[in-house]
Amino acid sequence: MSTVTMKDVAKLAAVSPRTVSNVVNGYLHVSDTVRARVLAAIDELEYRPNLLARNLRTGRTHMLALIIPEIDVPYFSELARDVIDVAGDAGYRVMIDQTAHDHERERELLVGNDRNMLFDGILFSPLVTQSEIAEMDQATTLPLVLLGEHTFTGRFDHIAIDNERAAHDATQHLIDRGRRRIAAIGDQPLEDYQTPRQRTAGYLAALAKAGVTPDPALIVPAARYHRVDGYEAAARLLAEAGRPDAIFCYSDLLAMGAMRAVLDAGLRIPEDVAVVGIDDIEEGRFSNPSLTTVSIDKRHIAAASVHRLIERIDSPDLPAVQIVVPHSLVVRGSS
Amino acid sequence: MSTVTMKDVAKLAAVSPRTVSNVVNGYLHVSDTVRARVLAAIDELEYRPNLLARNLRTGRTHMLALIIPEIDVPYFSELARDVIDVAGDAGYRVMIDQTAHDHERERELLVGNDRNMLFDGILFSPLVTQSEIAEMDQATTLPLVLLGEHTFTGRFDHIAIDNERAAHDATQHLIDRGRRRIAAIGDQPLEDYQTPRQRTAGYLAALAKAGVTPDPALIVPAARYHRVDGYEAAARLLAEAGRPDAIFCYSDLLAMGAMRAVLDAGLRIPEDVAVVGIDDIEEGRFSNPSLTTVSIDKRHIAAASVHRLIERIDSPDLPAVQIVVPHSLVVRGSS
DNA sequence: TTGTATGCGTTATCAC
DNA sequence: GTGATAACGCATACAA
Repeated sequence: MSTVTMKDVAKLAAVSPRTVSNVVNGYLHVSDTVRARVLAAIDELEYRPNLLARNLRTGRTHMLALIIPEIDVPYFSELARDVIDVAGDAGYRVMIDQTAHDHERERELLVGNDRNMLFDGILFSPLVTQSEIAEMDQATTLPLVLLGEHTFTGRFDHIAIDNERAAHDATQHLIDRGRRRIAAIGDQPLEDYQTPRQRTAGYLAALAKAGVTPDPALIVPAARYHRVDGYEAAARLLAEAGRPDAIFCYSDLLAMGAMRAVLDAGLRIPEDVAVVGIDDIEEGRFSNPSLTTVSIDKRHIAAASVHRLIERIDSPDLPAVQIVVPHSLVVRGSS
Repeated sequence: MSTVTMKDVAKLAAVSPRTVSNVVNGYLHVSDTVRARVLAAIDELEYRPNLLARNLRTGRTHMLALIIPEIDVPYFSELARDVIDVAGDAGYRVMIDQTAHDHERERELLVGNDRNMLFDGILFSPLVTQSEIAEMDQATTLPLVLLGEHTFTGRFDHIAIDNERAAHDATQHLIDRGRRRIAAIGDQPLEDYQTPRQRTAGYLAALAKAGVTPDPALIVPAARYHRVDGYEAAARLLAEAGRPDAIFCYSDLLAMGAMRAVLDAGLRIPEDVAVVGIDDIEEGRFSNPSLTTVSIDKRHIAAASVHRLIERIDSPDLPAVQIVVPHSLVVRGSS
């Protein structure tokens, strides 16, 4: 049991606990001889500060909560990796909470985390609706940065790509490839949720610019963005008359499922049906065929959001900012 | 600021803090009228217990550390998902630390976590060597469960599949398919690391049973188990004379890379080269072709290890156990 | 530059 | 069944 406390170190070094604290926390005004004595005592006793006590005293835990739908969705696991790394470099550790697409649970996590003082701040990748975010605005007082959503409420910082433009670029690429019957998978018309809405807007804008009349039958919603959802949506598209010659998926994972469905239908990618995604997960670099996608710089998102959150922890009254992270089209085998 | 404390609740309910604590913690001997009064006060003030103070007082944080190489490796993100879920159901939260294949960092994490009282226990998926685990045995005093490695030291619980048998089953399947020049990717001959060693043993055992003389040139090491490592290893194999007719990869991720290399070489899967992995990550269910693999029940591993860790937290002197989680071969398109 | 004393918010030990 | 009070280990206001 690490029941060796600061007091023990103080006694062995023949100084007061105050001085030990000064040494541990790297304060300046400690004479070299005393510091050496204290460090020797720390070393001998193998003393480590009890973080629980320190946290209670300072009110800071140097822990962040990362709230995401599911850690096993590649986009989130790749993002989490960078978040943990960047936070670690800044002296913070990261606790992961999964909302599992449950709005109720999402609210509980936010409010619970808020009140129990366990975290200095929250990185939140929401699937809540606009109105819920407004409600959240009232309920939460902890520093919080929103990932992936550009939705305007007063208090929160937002970090995301330009969703509309990303969708536009993906669609434009398919148009440039000569495709005209371009399907879109991932809309969520029933939800008051910004990301899919913006992507559909970008898709429609690109079609309009090219003078292509959108076919509502080609816009297939997806409740979640898993492989199986992409598979089912694409299978449905291919089963109907007026088959698409390209599919734009709102996430790479949807695209992986969609590609599988196209192949299962006996069609060729990209000759018969081209496929494009968004995210640039590593899986798409090795898939067969490799996946054309809109690359999101996750490291950039992680760094910007962690640093912004820490800024806000240190200065809670900073005005909210919107940070737009650049994206770029990566053309691979699927188109 | 949630600066509303137990004292405030006590005052409003006209009871002592002690009674509030009793109510919050669900102790029995509280009269119904008093309990109702306290609950009403809690509700009115929106009181939430300060977990930092509780943690300091009780010495328990109800937080676990999950130490893994990288969260963005699908096997680990799928495992982490289950670990977080299972732990959550048991009232624990999970902090993820990534060792990034750095032995030094791995040691620091273990020792650091150990001394600073922040976690009640550690789930550790090691890449350390046998001798390092022995050393660790001395340095650490926190409840700790080892994932994935079966290596015998006195103090730690181990949860894993039977690696040798899993490798045997995969190889045997390829033999049953009529393959004889079966390559293996993933050995780590320079490391004193059990998992690859056991898998190579299983591979060799299956060959021996079938009367196939192993060709050392077909056993290709891989320092890490990423897609690119599988790609490079397979590319090397295919470039040499005496091309294999099957490749057994020690992880699905290696297999994804290997499949890509086979296809890039203009060969067909499984007609020219069959491929088998281990892990059963979801990616392999949708890949083209879909991947034959040894399925590991990650939910089972997560549940067994979390529950065992909690048992050990509650009763530190329990004897160490070895839990072997069942595996099963899943045959898909790649073989 | 260093020592003394107090309090962070909770739980637990005693009494009543 | 409930109330006063000490203590968890640390950081800091104040004093020296």
